[in-house]
Parts: sequence; structure tokens; C-alpha cells
Amino acid sequence: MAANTLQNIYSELDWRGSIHQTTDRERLCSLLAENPQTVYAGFDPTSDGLHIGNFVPLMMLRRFQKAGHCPIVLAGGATGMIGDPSGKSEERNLLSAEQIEHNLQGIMDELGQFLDFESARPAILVNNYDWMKEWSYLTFLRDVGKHFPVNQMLAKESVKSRLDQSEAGMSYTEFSYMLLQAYDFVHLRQAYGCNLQVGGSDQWGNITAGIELGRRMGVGTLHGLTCPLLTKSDGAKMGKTEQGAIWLSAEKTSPYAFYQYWFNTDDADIDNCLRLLTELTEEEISALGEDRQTNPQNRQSQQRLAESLTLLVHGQQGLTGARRASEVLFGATISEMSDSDLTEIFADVPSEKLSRDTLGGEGLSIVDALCQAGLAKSRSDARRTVDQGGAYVNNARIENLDYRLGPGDLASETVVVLRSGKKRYALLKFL
RNA sequence: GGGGGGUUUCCCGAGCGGUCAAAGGGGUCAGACUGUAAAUCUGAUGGCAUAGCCUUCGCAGGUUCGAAUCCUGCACCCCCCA
Repeated sequence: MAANTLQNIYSELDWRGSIHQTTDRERLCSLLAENPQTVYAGFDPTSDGLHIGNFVPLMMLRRFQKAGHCPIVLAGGATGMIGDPSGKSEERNLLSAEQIEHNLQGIMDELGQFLDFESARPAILVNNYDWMKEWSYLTFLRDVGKHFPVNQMLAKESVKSRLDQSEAGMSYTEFSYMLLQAYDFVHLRQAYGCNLQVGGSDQWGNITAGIELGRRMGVGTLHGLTCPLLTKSDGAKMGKTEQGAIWLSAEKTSPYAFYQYWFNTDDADIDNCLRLLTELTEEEISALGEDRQTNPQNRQSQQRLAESLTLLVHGQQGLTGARRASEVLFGATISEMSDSDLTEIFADVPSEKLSRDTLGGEGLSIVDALCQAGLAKSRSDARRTVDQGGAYVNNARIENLDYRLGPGDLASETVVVLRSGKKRYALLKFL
């Protein structure tokens, strides 16, 4: 790997805004410039999949690998059993062993997807349970715990903020969390020569705990680097919607929904997202910024963001499908399509099956149709929607309350596409 | 242990015998404007067979022609004094 490639990683992370805090900047820069380094980031199995909050540190590992360094992804099979108090305002409920095992399976597969395990300098996937399980409580206390001054532990933000609120408090279990993560770092240093840990800004306390432990246990100087949390301009976390988090797995968040999430990113946040999450160059991103000033209606930035992330997470096929669905959904009237096309395009749109007979005779009233499709909570609600001009059949607005669906309203062999408002779709299948 | 206050529609919060399906705000939904953005503006927001009817104001009773509003009991919450 060329030396100049190595040199660039720090400055790249810097212009991308990926650096929140680092330990001794000078030394870290020269370390990264001189030799390929092994870098690690940990992910606890708090849920059975990764969401976009995990994305920033993952992309960071990916960038390190592309720059010629060796990334280690750590799945927290052990730490997940304890629960990280960092960034949490109250004590967490412990997950059951089965739950953790299940979650671990889910995230291990996904973690692998963003890194290259085949190259000359392959990424490494580890599970901290593998080394933590060897310890007995007594030996851990003697060999590791002895190096932790409680007064320093109490000074950590994650602990202090909890103790300051008299209501919240903290269990001894959570209090001990930082020992485990600190030891992970030391272990990875010993086993893989890993000198650098990266993570979200809320991990700073845990990372420095590891560095401190390394010093006391005499494994040498360790380094830490944190990235900012992905937030919107109004301070809210990115990736949260009314329906919940945006996940990386296609089962939890469809490629279409994923694509649309990014496509709808606020102008105020888009630059930040492009820099933190994509692999577009500085030039491309600033060109997009200019285009956004002059031709905002083209939504070039949003499109590039949505495309590059969907491609990375869901592959070419996922992207093609998402893009095609977006074209049809936000396009003109839907007609003369085939069932298979519609089913594919509206893959994650709720659908209801009805008897073909309901279309015969007088047909199905628009009010009933909206209720059946789940687009209205009650008939009153459906009436309101139509009244206010928010009801659409095959993307054509229906304003007449007495409108009845008949065979002529089928967009394909058996499907009618209903919509409420701008974006809420549902299918009725008449079989 | 003594004294006081509270419980209202998704949330906060007015109402304190009829004109109350219940002010106002938030949220949500829809519309307009736009760029599938933001901001803004408008409308809607218990249900139904929708000029009408039915069900809602902690729970159960009672007073009254009539109660979210008054009385009694019960449950839960909060504050002050000890």
C-alpha cells in the first residue's frame, strides 16, 4: 500500500467532519501515516440488526480499510450482556441470553457486509464473548479491576450524568461496563496489535478507559478517535421516524423506504450526510452544494445521497427496485400495468385481498375502499380524507364522496392502487 | 398521623349545573405554496345510517327536568406540616 494513501486518512476524516475528539493528534497522525494500523470499533447486540446510527463508525472502519489499514469489527457478545450506560439516562433492562444470541447472529452478518474480508489486508470480525468467557470474577477483579481508580470512573460523563440525577442512579453492573470495553481494547492490542479504537462521540469515556488501562497494564500507547453522532440541524437524531428507526436490513426497512428516507433529507442536513456517510469526493460534494444553490428543484444532492447509500446497503438490485418504485409512485396515473410489476414496485406497501365480486354490481364505495385498505381509521376519517382532496385511486384524485370503484379502476389484472395524501399507499387486490 | 390539591378527549391544559363532543397549545392527518425539502398559510382531528343520533371528562352510585361541572364512596397521584 502506498505511503501517501496512508497519509490521507486523517485529513480525509477531518474534512468529512468525521472527527469529534482524538487523543494526541500529532502522534495519531504520524502513526497513521507511517504504518498500516489495526483499528477497531465495537457494536453491542442491543437489537437484532444495525440501524443508521451504527453507520457512521462503520463507514469510518471502511474508510480506514480503503486507506490501507486493517479494521476489526467487534461484536459485543459479552458487553451486550451488561449494557453500556453511555448516553443513557436510566438503567437498562438486561437482555436475556437467548435474545443476545439472536441479536448477535443478526448483526454479525450485517457487520461483515461493509468491509472486505478477502483482500490482502482483510478485515477481522471478533466477538468479545470469546475472550471474556475465560475470566473468572476473582481473576478479573485482581488483574483488571485493580487498575481502575473509582474516583476516575466516577468522573466519566456516562457515570456522572446518571449520579447527578438523583432519580436515575446506576447499578454496579452498568458501572462495570467500562472495564469490559477497556479490557477489549487491551486484548485486541495484545492479540492483533490494534492501536486505535474508533466510535461514536458517546464512546469517548469508554475509549479513554481502555487507553488508560493499556498504559497501566504496560501494553503501550493506545489511541482513540470519536466521530460525531448523526444528528439533524434541529438536534434530533437522524434515522428516527414515527415508525421507528431506519434499519440496514431489507426485512426491517425495505430498500424503497430506505431510499425514500434519504431522498427526503432536509437541505440543511444534506451536506453533513454526504460527507459523513458517502464515499463521494470533496469535489463532488462541493459541486452538489453549488447545484443545490442554483437548481434546488433538481434534488441532485438528495438523489446522490439516496443512491449511494442504497447501493452500498442493498446492492444494485435493491437500488434499481427502489428507484423504479419511486418513479412510478411519484409519477403520473397508474394504468395498464401487470400484477407482477405492481406487486414488485409496491412490495412494502400494505395490501388487502378482497373478493372480485365487490367490484361487480354497484361496486365498492371510495369510503369503504379507504377503510378496507387501512388508509382510514374509520368511515368518518375516510370521508374527511376524500372531502379534503386527499384520496387517490391509481394516483388520480377522487373528490366525489359517492365515487364507486368498478372493474375499470383496476390498474392491472387484479390490483387497485389507493393513496391517501402525498405518500401513503395501499393496494387492494381483487381475487 | 394532620392539612390541602389533583385525575378532562393522542399529549399538555381550560372548563366548575344547561348554549360542551368540551377553549387553547402540541402532535397527527389532509390541502395550498414548492423542489417527494424547510418555513409559512388553510382545514380537519370520538363514532355512526352525518341538518340527526350514539358513546366520552379516574371508577361506582346519588341529587337534578338536565352533570365534565353538585353530593357519597372507592382507586391512584401530588404538595405542605409532623
